[in-house]
Parts: sequence; C-alpha cells; structure tokens
Amino acid sequence: MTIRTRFAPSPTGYLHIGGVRTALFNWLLAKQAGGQFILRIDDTDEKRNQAEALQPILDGFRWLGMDWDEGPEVGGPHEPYFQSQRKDKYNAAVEQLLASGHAYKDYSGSDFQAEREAAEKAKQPFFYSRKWLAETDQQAAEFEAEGRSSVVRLKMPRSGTCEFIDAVRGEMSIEWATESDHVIQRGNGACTYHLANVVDDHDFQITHVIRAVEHLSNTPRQIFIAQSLGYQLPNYAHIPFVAEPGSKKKLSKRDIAKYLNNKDFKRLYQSGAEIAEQIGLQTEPDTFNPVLVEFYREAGFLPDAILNYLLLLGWSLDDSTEEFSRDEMIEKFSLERIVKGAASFDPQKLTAFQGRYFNELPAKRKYKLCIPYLQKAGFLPDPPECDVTLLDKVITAAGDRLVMAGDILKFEDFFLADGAELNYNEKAWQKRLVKPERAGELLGKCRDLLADTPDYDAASLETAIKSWCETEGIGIGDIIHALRIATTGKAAGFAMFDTLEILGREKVTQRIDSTLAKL
RNA sequence: GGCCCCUUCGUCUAGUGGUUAGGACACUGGCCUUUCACGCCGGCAACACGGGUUCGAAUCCCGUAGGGGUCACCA
Repeated sequence: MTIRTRFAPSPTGYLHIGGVRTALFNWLLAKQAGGQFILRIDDTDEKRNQAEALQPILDGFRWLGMDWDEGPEVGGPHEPYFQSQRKDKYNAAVEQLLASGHAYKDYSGSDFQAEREAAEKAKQPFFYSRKWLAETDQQAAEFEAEGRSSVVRLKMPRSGTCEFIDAVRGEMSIEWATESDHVIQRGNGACTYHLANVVDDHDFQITHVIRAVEHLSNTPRQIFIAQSLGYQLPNYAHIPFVAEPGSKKKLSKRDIAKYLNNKDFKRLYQSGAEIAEQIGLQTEPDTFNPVLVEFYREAGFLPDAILNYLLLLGWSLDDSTEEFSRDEMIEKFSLERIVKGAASFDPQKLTAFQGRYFNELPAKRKYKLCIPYLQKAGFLPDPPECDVTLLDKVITAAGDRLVMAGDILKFEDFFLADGAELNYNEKAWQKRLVKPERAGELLGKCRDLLADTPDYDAASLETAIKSWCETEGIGIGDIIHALRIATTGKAAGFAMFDTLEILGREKVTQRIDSTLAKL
C-alpha cells in the first residue's frame, strides 16, 4: 500500500508557521515512502473564503520547496481538490448515513442550544433529549408544520468506548457518551467539516492523517462517521501544536501583536521590519509577522533553514544531530520519534539555523540572493548591468555578518552614490571625532596619506597607515575609529582596511573631506 | 465546568531501572582583535511535587499540582 498523506488548509490569506510544520511531517512521511502528499482545500465555509486567499498559501509552499503530488494547480486523479466543489459527494454520504440510521434529521433549532445551556447551568453532562428527532417523513412533516427547520445530526452511540491507535500517543480510548450529536449538514444544506473531512480522506485514499492535537478530540466523531459509512480507518498521528514563544499556548494568528512583547520575537520582527521598510513593504504586525511564512521570504531567509528548524520542533533523531539536508530529513523522519508535549517557537534558534545555513552558501549564491534587495532599495539598477564587483567585495568582506539576504541593506553605505550624505552615528561621532583632541588634525593628515598612497588594496593600506602611525607616535586605535566614522558613519563594520579598499580612493577621500568640513 | 492531552536546563531536546543526567540555541567569563561579527577555550543551568514498587527510579504504579486542548449550523 502506498502511503498517502495530506495537508488541508483553509484559504485564509496566509501560511502559518505551525501549519507548515504539520505539512512538513506529512510531506516527509509521504516522500520517505515514495508515496503522495496531497493538498486539499477546506473551503466548506464559503462566505469566509475567497480565491485570492489561497494564493499566498500555495506560494508559501512553493517557496519552501514543498511540492504536492495532487491538489490545486497540479490536479490529480481525484479532482477536484476543493471541498466547495465536492458537495454532491458529501450529500450522498449524508443520505447514506440517514438511510442507515447513523444520522437523523433534527428539528430542535434553538431548543438544542437551550438544552445544552440548561445542562451547563445544572453542572450536568449534556445529552440531547432527541425530542425533535425525525426518523420518518411523517414526523418530519409534523415538525415542519410547526414552522421548524432541520439540520442533520449524527446519532452518536451513548455507551461503549471508541478505541484507536495514535502513532504519537499510543492506544486511545474515549467514552462514546462524551460525544454529542454533531451537525453534519446545516440548515442551508451545506455539509460541515467533519463529514467532508472523512469523506475526502476516504475518497483520496489517505492512509495517514497527521494533524495537530487540537483535532484529537474530533477523532471519535470522525471515526464514527467513517465506520458508519463502511470506510477503512486511516492511521492517525496527532502531533503537538507549536506554542507561543515563552509559553505553552497555541501559536495563533489572532494574538500576533501580543507576541511582540516577547523580546526575542520582537528582535526577529524588527530585523525583518528594517529590511521591509527599506524595500518599501508594509510592516504592520498584522500582515508582516514571524508567525507567517511570508515574513521569512521577504527578509531573505532560506527555506532549508526554516524547514530544518521546524523539523526539530517536536521531533529529534538522536541526542545530537541537528543539521538535516532535505534528503536526510526524508530518509530519517519517523512518526515514532515525534515528541508529545507542545514546543514553544524560539525565534533565536530559528535565526541561528538561518545564519548557519546562509553562511554555508557559496559567495555566488549569497550574491544572487542579495541583489534583489539592493535593487528594490534603489541602490542597484534592475538589471544590475555595471559594477557588480562592488557587491562581490562587500559580501566577501561581510562574512557571516550577513544572516539573511536582506541584511545586505545594513551595509548600504557602500552603495551610496558619490557625494551622498552619510548617516553618522551621533554617539560615535562625539566619542571618536569631537572628544579626542587631535582627531581632526590626525584625520586630515591621514586623508592626505590616503589620497597619495600608490596602491589602494587592503594590505598596502595597512602597511602605509601603520608606518604613518609610527612616525606620528600614535597607536593604530587612535586613527582607525575616526576613520571608520568618517568613511562609513558607523561605529562598527568590516575590517577597516577592507572597507577602505572596497570604497576606493575617491570615495574615501571625498568622505573624509566632508567629515572634516562638518567638524 | 465535563472530557481529553501534556510536564527533563530560560528554550528545543537526548534519555525506557544503575549516566558526573548528554547535545543545541540563548546567557555568561576569557582568549583573539582596529570596531562589530566569527572562531577557540571555559562557565551557569533541568528530571513539577508527594507517596509507593525496587538493593537501586528522570525512567514503573498511584495521587496532587501546574500548563494546554476541546466542548459551534468554524475549519
């Protein structure tokens, strides 16, 4: 039997990082077994969903490199893969359930809710009286004559236990009586999630249902539907959800703004937001946020780093292996080693993975990834026809100071046009240029030296400046800090002589001149 | 509240009766150094609690506590 797994998002307009992890586990299991990973769209609630709300989800998976074997855009033998287009299947299932007595037409209307509230008030477990249950046409006609309308409910067992095996949690046993008579078809004729879900999993021949634990309590009623319909049950695996940073609450889109109170989360957000602002993107936490995959794409993260981090959020191979290539994850993943408890999302660790992956990249790849940022920020033409060696040099000199591709914008001072005003760091300006008595004088002399030095490469510059320091009777530290402020405006940056070489004689001289003029 | 689930360093985790409780991220001391970063060496830091069972328990059993999920004509 080939393994078939699925991920079934609702078109909500965004791809949640927790959802990606669930999808990843499904994807991995299917890939590993040479099976299929199916994307199915749960859009039964029509008024809430729109076609364009699906695109960001598809784009997100494409960007992450998680291909689906069947589903939107790729089709497949079980088309359509949209629940909104499969209504007749669900209706047929409802008819079958009605005919076999596993479901009934219910005319209770608001009385159902009233009974439930009464039970709650009395602190009693709630059992619907089934007073408005209609199993014959005659009963139905009577209720309709009273002006009542109907829904279809499951006729759940009221004794015995539902038993099933969960790949993560082992043997599960739940009292049937704790399940109420769920609605499977609404008053308007539309079927609900549980019914559609079971029918689709069966029609698509899904063998493994891997989903978040919040669905664990839904499982008995789905098993009831499946068994009543004569379906073979899939294997279940309920994985823990991804929790908020620093807590065990489920990570949710709704509380997105709140996560900014967490300092690590905020730091990640800010590093992304700085990049986004420079390339003219909206940065409202509501749409641009580390909970959403879009955020990482825009900041220049690597899909491999994200997937590797997510893989380890609730799963491990052993006591020490942390890095997994795609092939390794596919080969090594197993449901048995999924952890039971919820795992908090840790922005710092994700960033650490990203930094590691990014700096393992050859310079050429980094270069390709950085170019779009410089173009969008207006520092390079699109296409970048001329001086790309500059970017090459900057990337090399930056080394692992670049964590995500968008970080290249932190070094914008190298790409500024001739004569453009530098953004001076005020504190450093005071400390390095204003306070030291001889700062201006030394900087002036150094400027002349740099203007005349025959060779303008890092090594020659270093020799020249060091010997000049000796004749002046100063330490290298007495000039370098001032020089750094004068040429980059910043207190920290690349190795100084690399910086001078990259900038070139003209820019260096010019920048020192304008610094001197301001002093 | 009912039902269900979970509980090892701050965080992600290893561990299935005998370990100095291991690794990673973060934090931190030092070295390197013209800054920042890297790198290298070092450090801090955990078995929720209480009872059993056992020669011996993070590991098995029972309670307690805490955290979480779910109880829709949402998915």
